[in-house]
Amino acid sequence: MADLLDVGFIQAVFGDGEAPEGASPVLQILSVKKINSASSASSGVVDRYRAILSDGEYFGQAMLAVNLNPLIDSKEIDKFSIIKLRSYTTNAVQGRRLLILLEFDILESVYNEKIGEAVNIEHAVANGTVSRAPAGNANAAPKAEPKGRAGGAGPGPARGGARQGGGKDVGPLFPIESLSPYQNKWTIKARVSAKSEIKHWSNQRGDGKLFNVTFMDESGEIRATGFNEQCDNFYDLLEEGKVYFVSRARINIAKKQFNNVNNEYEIAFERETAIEPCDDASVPQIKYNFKRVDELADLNKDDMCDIIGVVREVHDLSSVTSKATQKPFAKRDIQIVDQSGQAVRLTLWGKQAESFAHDDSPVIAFKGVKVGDFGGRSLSMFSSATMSVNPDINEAHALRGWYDSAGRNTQFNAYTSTMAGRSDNSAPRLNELKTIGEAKDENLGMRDKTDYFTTAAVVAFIKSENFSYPACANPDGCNKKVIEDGNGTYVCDKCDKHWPEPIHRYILSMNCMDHTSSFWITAFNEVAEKLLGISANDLWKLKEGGDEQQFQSYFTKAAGRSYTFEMMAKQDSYNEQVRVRYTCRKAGIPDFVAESAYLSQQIALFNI
DNA sequence: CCCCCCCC
Repeated sequence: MADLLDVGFIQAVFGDGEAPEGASPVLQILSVKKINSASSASSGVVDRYRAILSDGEYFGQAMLAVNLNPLIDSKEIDKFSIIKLRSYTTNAVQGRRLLILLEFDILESVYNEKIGEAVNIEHAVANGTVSRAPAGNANAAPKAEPKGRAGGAGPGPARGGARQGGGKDVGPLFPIESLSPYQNKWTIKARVSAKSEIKHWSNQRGDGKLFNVTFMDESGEIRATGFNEQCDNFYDLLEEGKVYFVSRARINIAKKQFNNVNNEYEIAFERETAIEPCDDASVPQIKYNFKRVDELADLNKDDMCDIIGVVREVHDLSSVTSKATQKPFAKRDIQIVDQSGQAVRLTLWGKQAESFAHDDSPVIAFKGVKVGDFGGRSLSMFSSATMSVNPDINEAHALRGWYDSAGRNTQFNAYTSTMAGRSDNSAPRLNELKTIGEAKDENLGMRDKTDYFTTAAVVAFIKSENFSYPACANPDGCNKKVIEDGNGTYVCDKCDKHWPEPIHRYILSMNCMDHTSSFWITAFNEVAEKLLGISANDLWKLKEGGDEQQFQSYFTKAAGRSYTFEMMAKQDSYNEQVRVRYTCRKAGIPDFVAESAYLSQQIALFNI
């Protein structure tokens, strides 16, 4: 039985041998496992698989190029499958030999037993049964050329109008997957799947400019950066969608926290870097892994995903100021819909927001957008995200046909319409609310960022002390606190103006409760005025007038009422104690009729 | 050498 497999291959690759040129050994897969690197779990990038491969005598670890993932997802290969390797590459990382599978034929998709009694090649190397060649030799070019390279730009002099090279020492062609800092003679042939704007930076360490591109080939993807001079050299040359030979650049360890491209490493262009255009169409086009709009509900906040849909709404360009950097950012929201009947908001930033000018309901494919939880689910573009307007792909054609015939007149279910940020006349569903207990259990507001949630609660008690502050009377809405200057006027630091009288505004502190818990929340002017039914300034005057009973009546009258509160929870330190500050952004009167109808519907469904 | 991906 063991003669089914090509004994000797694993030892040759992982141990002391050299696999024969163009070897296409038959091997058995002993296991396939998804690699859950910390980064991929949260960033939602393409999965990466590792397989244990046996030749009947030894087994060793292999990585699968990501374009083979569908074979695993569809179970075409699984434990005990038998494959005939067509192309692969090897790589040494930190003293360990790594085999990367690029292409293979499936001889037996389903096979029900392990062939032979293969032992771990790493153990054999460790205990000296098998000797290992110096690691340097392992940094070899692919042992077998991946097929499908029209023009055949393999190692050595290029054929078929490929690489010029110009006598430069550029090294053999490598799959992106096999690049590592431990080798320096390599060339990749890759398509630019994304290209950033030029970014200028300035910090304590200096200033400069840079741009990023993402390269992809049949094996994987890698991010590359050109700083300063290299930014000048290569920015115009590299175009999104085109294919290039890239060589003589530095490979660095990628800082995954800043990089959503699925590679442990990244490329830094250097002075010596050679980049040449290539017209090889066989290098794969951008691959999408689309989620339907309604499937976004299944993803986590901060996941990355690809989405395709019809742009149903384009909102005006606006500007927001980043809390972190105080810098303004251009922003534009659009709404995306698809056949699921679900709509989602997608936010464009910067140049992409400014230059977006498609008001004719185009189909757009987005790659690498970030999932947010604002209003249930929302999407936001990264600078590394790409969008392709009316792409010539099946999904786009299907969407076009659907939208033009039926979709255009569909009532869409919007994530945003039923939750925080919705229009005033629609109430949130009960299942979209958080109880106060849940908000606390989930530690909302305990992270660096502000959390938003909606809760249904009863006002238990409103503090009548310190219910307001004297605010700047500037009619432009400064609203900043003013201080009495001793001459009978009130001074605003921000406006640098003196006012004979301030205008009082609310900072109302109230205790709210539901069936799970209670919390203290702060309501500012608009919300508080709605709850108390009087402006802060009038209430202040009432208090100054000395009618304590009437003054108090506003507070007691407002207690005991139910509201749907749109809340924000944010970390705050007060007297060196870290706590969560809950602020009410909006208070709505619950639609009890709609809630009852919804509940009876749920009960009916439950009883089926 | 950047590394922010923002706002409600």
